[in-house]
Amino acid sequence: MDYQFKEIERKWQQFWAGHQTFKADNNSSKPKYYVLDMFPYPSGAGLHVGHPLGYIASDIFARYKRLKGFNVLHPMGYDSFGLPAEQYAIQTGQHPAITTETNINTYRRQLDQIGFSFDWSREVRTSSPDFYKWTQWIFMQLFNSWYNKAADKAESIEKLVKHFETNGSAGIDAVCDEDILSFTAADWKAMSNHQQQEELLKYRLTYLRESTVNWCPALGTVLANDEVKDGFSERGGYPVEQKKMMQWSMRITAYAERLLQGLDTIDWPEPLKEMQRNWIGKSIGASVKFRIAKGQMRNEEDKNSAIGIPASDFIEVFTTRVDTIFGVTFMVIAPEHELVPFLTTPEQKAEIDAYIAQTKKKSELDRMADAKTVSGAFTGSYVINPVNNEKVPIYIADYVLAGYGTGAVMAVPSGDQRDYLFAKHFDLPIVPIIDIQKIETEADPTKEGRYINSDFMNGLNYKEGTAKVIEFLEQKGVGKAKVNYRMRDAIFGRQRYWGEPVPVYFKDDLPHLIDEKDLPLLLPEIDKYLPTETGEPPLGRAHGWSYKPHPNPPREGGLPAHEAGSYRETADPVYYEQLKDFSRENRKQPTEAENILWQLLRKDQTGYKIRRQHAIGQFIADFVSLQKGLIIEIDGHHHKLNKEADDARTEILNHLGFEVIRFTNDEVLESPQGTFEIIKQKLNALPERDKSLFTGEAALSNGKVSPTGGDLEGAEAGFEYELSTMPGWAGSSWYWYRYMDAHNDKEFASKKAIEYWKDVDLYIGGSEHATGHLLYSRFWNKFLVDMGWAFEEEPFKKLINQGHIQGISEKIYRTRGIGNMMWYPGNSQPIYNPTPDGEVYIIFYSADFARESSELQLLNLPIGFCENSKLHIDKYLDWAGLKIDDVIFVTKDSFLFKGQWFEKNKDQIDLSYSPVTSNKPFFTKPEVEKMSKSKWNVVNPDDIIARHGADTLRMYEMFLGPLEQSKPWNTNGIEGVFKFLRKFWKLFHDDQFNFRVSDEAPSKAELKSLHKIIRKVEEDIERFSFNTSVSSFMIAVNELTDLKCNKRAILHDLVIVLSPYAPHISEELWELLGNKAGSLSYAPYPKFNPEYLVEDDFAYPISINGKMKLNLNISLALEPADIEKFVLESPDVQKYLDGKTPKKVIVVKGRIVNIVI
RNA sequence: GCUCGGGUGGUGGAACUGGUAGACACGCAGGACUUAAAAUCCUGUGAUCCUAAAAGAUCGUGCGGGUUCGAUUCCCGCCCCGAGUACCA
Repeated sequence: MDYQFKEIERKWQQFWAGHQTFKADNNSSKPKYYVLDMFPYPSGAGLHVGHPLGYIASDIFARYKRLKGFNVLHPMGYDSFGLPAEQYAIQTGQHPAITTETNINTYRRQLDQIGFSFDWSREVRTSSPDFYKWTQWIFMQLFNSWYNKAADKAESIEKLVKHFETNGSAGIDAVCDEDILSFTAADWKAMSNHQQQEELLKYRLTYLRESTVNWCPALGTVLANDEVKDGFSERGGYPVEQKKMMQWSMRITAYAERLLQGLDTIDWPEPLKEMQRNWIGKSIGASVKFRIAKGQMRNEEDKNSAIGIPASDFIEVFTTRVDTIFGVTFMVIAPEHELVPFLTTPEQKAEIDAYIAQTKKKSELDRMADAKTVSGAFTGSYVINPVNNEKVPIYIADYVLAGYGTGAVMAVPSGDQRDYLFAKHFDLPIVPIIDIQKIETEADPTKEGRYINSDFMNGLNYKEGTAKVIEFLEQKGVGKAKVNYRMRDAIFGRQRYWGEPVPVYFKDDLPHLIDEKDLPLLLPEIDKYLPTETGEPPLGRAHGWSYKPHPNPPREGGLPAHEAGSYRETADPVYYEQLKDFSRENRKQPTEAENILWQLLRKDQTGYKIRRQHAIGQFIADFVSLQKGLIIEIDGHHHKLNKEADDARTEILNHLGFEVIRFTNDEVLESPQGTFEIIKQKLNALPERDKSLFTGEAALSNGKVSPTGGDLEGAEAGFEYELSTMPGWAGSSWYWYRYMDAHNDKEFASKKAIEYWKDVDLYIGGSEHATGHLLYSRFWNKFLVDMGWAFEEEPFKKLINQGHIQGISEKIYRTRGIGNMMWYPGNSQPIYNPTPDGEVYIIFYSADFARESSELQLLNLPIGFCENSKLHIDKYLDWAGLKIDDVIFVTKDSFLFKGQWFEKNKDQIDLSYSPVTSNKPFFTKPEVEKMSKSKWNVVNPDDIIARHGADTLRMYEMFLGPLEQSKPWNTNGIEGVFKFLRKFWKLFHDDQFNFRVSDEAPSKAELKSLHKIIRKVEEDIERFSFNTSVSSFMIAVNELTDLKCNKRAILHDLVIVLSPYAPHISEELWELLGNKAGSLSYAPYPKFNPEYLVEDDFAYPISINGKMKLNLNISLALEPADIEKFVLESPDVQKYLDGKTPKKVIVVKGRIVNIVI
């Protein structure tokens, strides 16, 4: 048989799953190797060809490491909390858990068919309670910790309390809020518990603080920074406002220095490290206090006014050029600076107020656009320069940012360009302070030269001067050397539903952690995924969402009380309807086991009415008897690997008053009758249920499942839970530890497991996580290390950024006038002559394989699509200077019209028209951009696999180019890879496709080919150059085909070498070669023997004056002098010499001969 | 503006620390096998010039210089593309 990839791939994928071939062992004498992929968010669009790029690379690496004798941990999971599912829920009412589950199933199916060697027994989902239990737990540990600067690590808050009790606040050097109190031990003891807790909150690593959030009134939610583009929501394009809220924050700034230093110890791409360095933004300089000139502050008369008393009588600035302090001629503070009201004199009040009003109006966008125009206002007050006691005026200006440093700068116009422009604008003096400064037209920030006009610094150089002035300021007590970081503490909360609940409740306005044994704090069911009418987060809708600190003792075996309410209680009506739709669909497609069992359970053969695929609470039960309250679940293979999740589900169903029995698919298939008997017995044994429970009449407000596991009296305790949920990065900040010990219900991962696996040896993922996930993960990791639960200061030793596979969007433009717009293939710019009433239509279509499926998708456009696209289109309107009145969707061969324009014009449209070949007035412009569902340029791997198989997809994705490089997707070369695999298959078969290998001893040439590839693949994999290995495989197979080699000795090793890249075909041939099925994954990688590559002679390239002219075969044994002699005597070379004597001859042994004439 | 990448045939891309530029594929052209098509196989394929042909010559890795026997690779200046970031004191 010819190469039958479909059967082969199915066969081996089943084999690997069935035999758990890639299950990693936590106890192994082999050296460990941890290969990790950034786990995906399971979006509704499924995988596109860009996703697997990194997974394929890591899989090749993992498989290669197994061959090299490592115990490899190569897991996969889902970052399954997130916004899209929630947004979808808001629109459709479908529970995010359902969307997520559906999407995960799609992902899993798609991943499975690519043949990854993941250890699925360790799968994690951040949205599953047994995972987020530990996310919540780590949050609690952070809450219970503070950062001791003296020890340079996080420590338990109890230790801090002890210190306060014995020494008060003296001697504590902590990373904390600025407004901490100074107190003695006696003061501390005198404080109320409430006061003490308030004080401690200023030290905790997670703490509450008032922060600004992006509030989108139209969507009714808070948005993350990356969901806001230019002041509008990315989704929908609605305006976003800044709103102040109490928010949970993480004191990541405590780790700024360690996060920065750690970068030097890890093998990450330089650009990525650079991004983190910039984000942390360390600058070394000094802080200086400028005393406010007496008599200038309004507070002299306003002391008892409503505004209150200013916090200080000086303004502190941060500067990186404290050496230029003698050049200070004015000071600028941010318009938002807290002292502005006190500094503004009555004469200046109008001007200042006007300026502040103007600033407030400006959006971020305007502010950026105005960057070059100078604006500001004088407060009327002055500060005293501490080095020369000169009085300098204080201005406000929006070029000074309230959020950086102290929100105030000392202006040195001679050295800083912005200060220079400001001084020119307001006619302020510019004083040169360095002898070589040239400041006629612009500021000169030089550090060279000697100081002038600088009193005690005159004549010194930069280094001396800086030291001297800091010494002077420190002596006077008005300044000191200081390191400033740009990084801010991270906001750790979103006013959203689909995230981890924060395990905190409020009592007397103070946050308290819930009891650790009440974890996980389950996400409650709510009726709508929107904020409450009073503007509280969605969790505010949950009934009974309050905490009783000491819940009921654990249940003893039996069922919980049945009186809890209707089994429909946890579902809101919309969602419940949705579930019912799902179950109807499910009923149409029963699995084999379900079907067999249904034949037995239907028709009242049990004596009870059994329903199948019935919606219960938030789940769909496979079979249920409502009368007896029994649920029968049939678990597929996949479920076995997710026992924890099933247990959680069982528990919830139990709580709703149902008993759950489970059978596996295999059990049912093996013994349907036996299964039936068990069910029947169970039904008979159970008591009759109270019918009123199942009428669904029970009011929805009757109370929901309490997060504490069965106790509905929590509401009475009256302690309200925190209503925000954790941000998207919470779960991903520690998940790699969970893979080490994925089913541990005592710890997030056992110490033993963490000691064994330690850290991630190779991490592959996109660079878009540079300043998010990758920074937060390092932060949490350092915290876990500080607390002694993890052991490696850096979690990801080596990191590779895979490039993005981009999509090609073909955009088609059209005028209403005929013939004045043309498209020329190959022209990078379309030629465009707009008509007076010119209108343009922009169309997206997907290239290649996605075409057919896109067409179908296009016909079922979701509402909101047009709106979404219009945002995208706006850019082109600007470019073309046109207005749009509609959007057309098109594929290569036909148009699909949608929208008003189509409705108006459909009679006149020739639907057979092809824009690509026609010279009608359309033109297209292909554009490379991110592959994304919203751009309709997604190419799906399923199509490729159907046509050419997973092995071809794997090799082709690698063959496309260097892993780290972004590239547009095209399938131009895929035939070449497919042909290669067929050629490889044919090496093992005769012309009739009978398997035929020879046991003859291999020839020298064959061994040479083999050992070349053995070495090449080793080298390439170690440096992540997968594309070049694919080329080398092709060369090797071409060579062996030419040699007609079907020798077992060669092919055996070749199969091993190829197997990481094309595992399915390799496994099949491995088995055909007579090896034990499945043993290939752990076969030893062949040993490279350099002897086979040794050559006797070499075709030396001979260059004349550096230009290659000819090759001469010369023995490699010859030394340079002999080579030179041989070459010069050669008649071919003589011809070039033309009787002249060469000036010089360069001979590099084994490389080249160059003759200079 | 700043920081970091990157510019090599018609295309994707090779070329290890300076040593035969264009590996390997795709595409294209021609041929073989076929009634035909598909599949497969063979040959050619950077540009220009020259030759009946063989052979040969010149130019070629964004542009301009430099170092070197020799530069895609190293150095200086510039242009273009991509990514990140931005009034950061």
